Amino acid sequence: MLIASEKRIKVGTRPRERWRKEFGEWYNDVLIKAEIYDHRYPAKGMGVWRGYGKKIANRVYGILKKMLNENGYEEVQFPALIPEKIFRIESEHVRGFEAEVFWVTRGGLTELEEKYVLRPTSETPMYYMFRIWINSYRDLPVKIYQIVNVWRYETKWTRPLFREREISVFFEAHGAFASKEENENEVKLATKIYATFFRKLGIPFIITERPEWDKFPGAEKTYAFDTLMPNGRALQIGTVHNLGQRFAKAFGIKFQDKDLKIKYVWQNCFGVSGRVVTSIIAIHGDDHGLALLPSIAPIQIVIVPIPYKGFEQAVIQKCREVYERLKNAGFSVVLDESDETPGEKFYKWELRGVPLRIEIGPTDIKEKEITITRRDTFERIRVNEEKIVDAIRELMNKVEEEMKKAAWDWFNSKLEIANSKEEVGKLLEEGYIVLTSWCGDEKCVEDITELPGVKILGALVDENLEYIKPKHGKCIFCERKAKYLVAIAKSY
RNA sequence: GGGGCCGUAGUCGAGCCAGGUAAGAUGCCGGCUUGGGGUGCCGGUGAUCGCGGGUUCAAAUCCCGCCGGCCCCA
Repeated sequence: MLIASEKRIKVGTRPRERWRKEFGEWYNDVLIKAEIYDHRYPAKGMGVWRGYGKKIANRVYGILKKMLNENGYEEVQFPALIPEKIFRIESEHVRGFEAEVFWVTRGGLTELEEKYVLRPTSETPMYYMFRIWINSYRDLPVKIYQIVNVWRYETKWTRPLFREREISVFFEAHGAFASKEENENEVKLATKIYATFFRKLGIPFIITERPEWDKFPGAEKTYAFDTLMPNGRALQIGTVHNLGQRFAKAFGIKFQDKDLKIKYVWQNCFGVSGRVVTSIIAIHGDDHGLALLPSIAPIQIVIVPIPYKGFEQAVIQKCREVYERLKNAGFSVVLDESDETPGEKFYKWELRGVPLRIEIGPTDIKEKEITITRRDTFERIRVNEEKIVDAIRELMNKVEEEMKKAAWDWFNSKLEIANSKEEVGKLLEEGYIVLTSWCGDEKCVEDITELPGVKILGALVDENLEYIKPKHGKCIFCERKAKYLVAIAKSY
């Protein structure tokens, strides 16, 4: 309880006007000004990851990689070009992607006889190789993943990291298993991995089974994670697909089992994209810019000297001393000795989301204290100089937990149950994710999907992929028996 | 698929309709000042006006084509 002994200076209120009302512009601004991702590259739907953004992305994906490795997955890397004949093997998959792939049709000045698609996702090249690798039950399971670029020829609007033509940090995991049960267990495992991953990032979510008409092309079932943006639009941030044996049969991925029979494998795959980074920015941010969790912030603490005339030397010396102590304690610290004014520095580092700021001026030196300001709440705390390392460590944990809780509280306040069709429309308009009872018939929700931007996310499920029971026995649209608690939202 | 808008200095942006020496802000460089929430002042730097063609004595401005970006509707 080190914090409790210090006197609290001020609890700031968190400005979130622009964040909420002009989310699109706010978001583009933050990406560029915080040097995360620059979409001004002169090609539609393609942008540049800058140093700070790449550091954040690396930390985020590092967490995911670690979890995958611990669960028996291996990182691999496949070619970006897929020969046309491989791409065309599974018909439903082709139909789903054909209209949105880039083609490589020429080599130098020569028209290619065998054309290539730039991978929009890697089922087809991977499963072609699975056929070669898998012959015996001893070769199973296969569990691999890669983090690569994929390309999709988006014809409508693109938006940095939301919807790109070049999706530059696309994570995809793929597995092949000997039995249906084993595969289904893996789908559940993938769901749990994602749930844990998003929790660690403080990204709140719901899980739904996507309706028939919105499944991944070639999948038996698609489960999706959706979060919510400040403007009330849902954002799909991760998907898990049960592929059954459809690809196995198309690609001929067979093995001889212990019982001597030749069988097709069972498969699943799951993926996330740069939208994870989008979510972190959007969900934790405010009008001052980013606010990063201490666990993923490339810089955890910034020290800003307040050099009054005549005290410059004393102040800078104290700053350097504190810097060394924190650095040696294992924190990622920056001492900002640039000749900008303190005010400028405050804004600059808040924009970049540094979780804690230390100010050291003549007053602090005189009283042997330092001033710490939290990025997430703007709360100011004064701490005895001697206790600084422990105090920071404790405060850092507190910030981490409170930021996650604040994000979930906000998200939960945006989930609302509707009891009638009229209420569904009204709540959607107000930016809620609407939950209601549904029989599962597409016809019942046709009117609703006509509304601008509205999407039926799907039937709500828990982390074991069990349906969450609807509150009412009857479908609110047709009065027949309700099977699902359906989630509906304005969506990206 | 249908309709509309925009492209001017590193960045933002006025000028375009009514053709005639390309505003302003910010950034950057130098100096002083200031410093616990974007300090102020002085001086300086920076643009073949997206590309190509046409009309004209004269084009950022009018016309045509191309490239790039954005928005709205289905």
